[in-house]
Amino acid sequence: MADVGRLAEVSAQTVSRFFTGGYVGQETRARIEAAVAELGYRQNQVARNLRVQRTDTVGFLMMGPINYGNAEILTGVGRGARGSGMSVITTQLDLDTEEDAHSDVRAALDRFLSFQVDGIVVGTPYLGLGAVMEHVGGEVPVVTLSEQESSAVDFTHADSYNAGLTATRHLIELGHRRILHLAGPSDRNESGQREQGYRDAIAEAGLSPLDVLRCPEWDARSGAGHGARVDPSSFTGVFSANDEIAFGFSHALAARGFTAPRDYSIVGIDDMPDSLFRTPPLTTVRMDFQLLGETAIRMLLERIRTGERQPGVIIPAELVVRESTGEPRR
Amino acid sequence: MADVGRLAEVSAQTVSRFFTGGYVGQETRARIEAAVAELGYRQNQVARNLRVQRTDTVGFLMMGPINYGNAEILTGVGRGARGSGMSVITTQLDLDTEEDAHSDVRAALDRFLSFQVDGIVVGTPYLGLGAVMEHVGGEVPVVTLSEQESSAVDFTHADSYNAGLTATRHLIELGHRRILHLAGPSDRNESGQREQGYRDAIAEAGLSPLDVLRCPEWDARSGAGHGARVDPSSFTGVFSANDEIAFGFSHALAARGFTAPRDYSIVGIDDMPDSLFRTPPLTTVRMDFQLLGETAIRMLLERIRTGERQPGVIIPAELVVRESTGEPRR
DNA sequence: TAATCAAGGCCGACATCAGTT
DNA sequence: AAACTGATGTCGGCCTTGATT
Repeated sequence: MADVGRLAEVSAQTVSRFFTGGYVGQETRARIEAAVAELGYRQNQVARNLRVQRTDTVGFLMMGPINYGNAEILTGVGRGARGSGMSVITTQLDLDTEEDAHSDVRAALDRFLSFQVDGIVVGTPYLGLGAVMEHVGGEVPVVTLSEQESSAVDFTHADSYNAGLTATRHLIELGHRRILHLAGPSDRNESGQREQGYRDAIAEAGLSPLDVLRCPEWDARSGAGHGARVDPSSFTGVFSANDEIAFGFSHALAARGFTAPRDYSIVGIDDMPDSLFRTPPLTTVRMDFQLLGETAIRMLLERIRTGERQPGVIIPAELVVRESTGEPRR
Repeated sequence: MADVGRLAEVSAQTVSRFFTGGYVGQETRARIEAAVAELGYRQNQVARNLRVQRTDTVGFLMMGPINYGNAEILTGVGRGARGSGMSVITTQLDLDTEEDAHSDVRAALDRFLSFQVDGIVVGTPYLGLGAVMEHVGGEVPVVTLSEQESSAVDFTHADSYNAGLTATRHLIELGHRRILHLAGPSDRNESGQREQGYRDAIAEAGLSPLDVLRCPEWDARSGAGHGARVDPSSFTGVFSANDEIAFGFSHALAARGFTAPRDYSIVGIDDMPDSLFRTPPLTTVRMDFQLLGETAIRMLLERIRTGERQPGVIIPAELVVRESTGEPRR
């Protein structure tokens, strides 16, 4: 900056003003611009951050594999941040054991704080991380993508409960009475909400829930495992906690000669791009994960700006009926 | 740090030594540890970065949607960085037009430099970005995930050419003579390499290439578009530039009554997790994108450490034969 | 008076060097 | 001499204050 000042024949201080926006004369401005261009000068954000005690950077913590949902959320977070002139430091953790989870998450958040991020978005929160986030929320604004009753941490999340409700009701309306639920990982918040939606829909129709089949991961492999073992005569409808699990389940059943919608109906959640190109195209509940990510950033920036607690935002879920569901034939 | 020093009854300087590793007495160390714990003190990386002129941070630039490949690369980059105590600033750009591309990329890289990152990984490089990267490579180490003949920029990439060669040869060995190629976006490096592999395999077998069908994106929709229009009698084998495109193509053909491997054979590239759970499971060429990301980081760190140009690393591709390919029946 | 610019201090660490046991 | 500790200056910006036109 001193170099630029020398070349433009002004003080370094005036060059600083040139960047931050203050009184700089027309002519002086032009000379500085020329000098900046000639020297290829670029502000040193590190020095600036130190002085202004602000980094215009947010930390984004993601857990588990970068699957469709996480990728879309990241896209939304990135877009929202860039649109507001913020940068994003991303950390993705593969969490193997529950013990790892806490210390790894802790370490990742500490690193963010050490970087003096202006705020943190915690994607994919696991059950039992409330205390950790609570603590961090005391130091810097935090938005989490799940329900979190706390004044220190804001939240937004997709409407998993209604998604489960809607998906199950759809099957019930088609006439299904024995409806199976393929549930997501037990340590994930969304799993519980989707399952609760299923249970409530079943209950309100006066039906009985079948034993829930739990998937260790949100992936096709987990669904295929169940599809290979399940008794196909025990159900006519299937509500899968997400599309991937549904794909695996259907694939395994197809290998046993059972296909949708002829032998059973199946509905998923997410509406992955691929769901449209499956045979049959999958009925599912669409979630706008990009919007979710953008919303998280928007709320975070607002919290940073005003310091006020943000009302929780719930991103709606929308049923998309395709060809994997129909009336039961048995 | 001064606060910690006060509580531990030592100078701030000694606290600094405590963290950076230097002579600190046994007893003093214990007092500092206690003080740090009590105050919940955490180093200010921004100040540290300014002083040591190093940030232990790398920038990762990604272009286009965060699809399977990008997500895996990001996973690898993140893991490699975390394993070496580095942080990652991620920027993902949706590039709509070619003009946007250059200025957006430029802006994103400038931002990295302004942050004083220690190095940059440019994922998904587009054709024609060489000059920009070259320029940036003069200021800070850069690794790009494509071929780049330059002393300023190191590179690593998956073996797209051999993947194309292998996939096409596989079809030829099965007896196919009219082999169609569904090519990826024309502005992407990998597309060209995969297509060249196809052409060379066709040529070495003394066959004639069919007109290449170009996809505007790496997605199923693009493949489906071609699948809906193509003349099914014009080919017996299909080499698709990636799995997603293959899925869309097969889906559209299935709607017209043509299925693999009965009516035609199809092979993709990537080996997405889903490819195993398709009907039929897709024959494909596996690429280890996580390894690619880890390799990029490893090379970058080595370049940062030594300042020496790194030899380009090519990640091998491996044919995975499943049930979408077989001998031609016509 | 308003617009414009310069000088000095400070953000929070670490390197250096001097000083003590 | 070796182990340890403290004082000072510096990284590169921005803020405050005060001066000048």
